[in-house]
Amino acid sequence: MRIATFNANSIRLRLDTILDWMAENHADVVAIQETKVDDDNFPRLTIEEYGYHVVYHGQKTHYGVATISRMAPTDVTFGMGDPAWPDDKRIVAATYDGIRVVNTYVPNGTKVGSEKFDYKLRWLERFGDRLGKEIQSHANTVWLGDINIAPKPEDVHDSKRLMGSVGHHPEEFKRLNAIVEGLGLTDCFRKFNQEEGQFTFWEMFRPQIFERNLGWRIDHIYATQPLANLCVACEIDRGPRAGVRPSDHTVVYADFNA
DNA sequence: ATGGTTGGCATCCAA
Repeated sequence: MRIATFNANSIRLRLDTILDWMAENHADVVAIQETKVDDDNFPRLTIEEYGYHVVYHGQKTHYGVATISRMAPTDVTFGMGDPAWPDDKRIVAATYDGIRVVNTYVPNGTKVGSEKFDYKLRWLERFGDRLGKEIQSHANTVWLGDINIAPKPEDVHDSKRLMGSVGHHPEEFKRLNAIVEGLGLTDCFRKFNQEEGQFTFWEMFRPQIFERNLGWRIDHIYATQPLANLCVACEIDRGPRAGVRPSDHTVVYADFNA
């Protein structure tokens, strides 16, 4: 099974990019973040006309997630699964041929020291509990999406300068490690590729930033141990970021012999 | 320390 993740930065603007990529790359499941559309206006019919299934959880203007698939999903769940937690449309989970796929748009954090940064840290702590419960009932689980953290020096273009800023902060590393190590997850991309300069996101507001490869690896695919053993490839496809009027992110995908 | 651009929507917020 081929499973991909892509922060589309508006699914309505990027739907052609997504459907073309899915067809050309024979992807089975594609997790989308930042759909930026409420459920009433989600382009469900267009996706279904292509013969795909889609589950989505969004709101007007900000955030929002969707997972498009060739096979029908089962056991679809939305949000943190905690009535006390604000549902800001960042999580959708479903099972595809026995693989649990948890698609998340982790809060950006905006500015270190801000309320939003604190929320990001608390969100990660709460999500770790939620993901742990998923894994208890699904040994084969993939957690993927826009994680909004570049966890290692080699995951940013200038770790010395960026260390301590949003997306590359020790407090974020601590929260992410607690999930990844606590649940025994494998970063599928790093199973195959240890090189620096392997990025999935390049900011919009600097000229020639993609051409100069001043990026971040913040879109990740994690797998539980039994599933990671079946992971035979994981790659970044820079194609979608190089296109006309692109998202600021590009596609990451992993192949599983499952 | 600040700014730059983009998307959605409303004349600003989030990234």
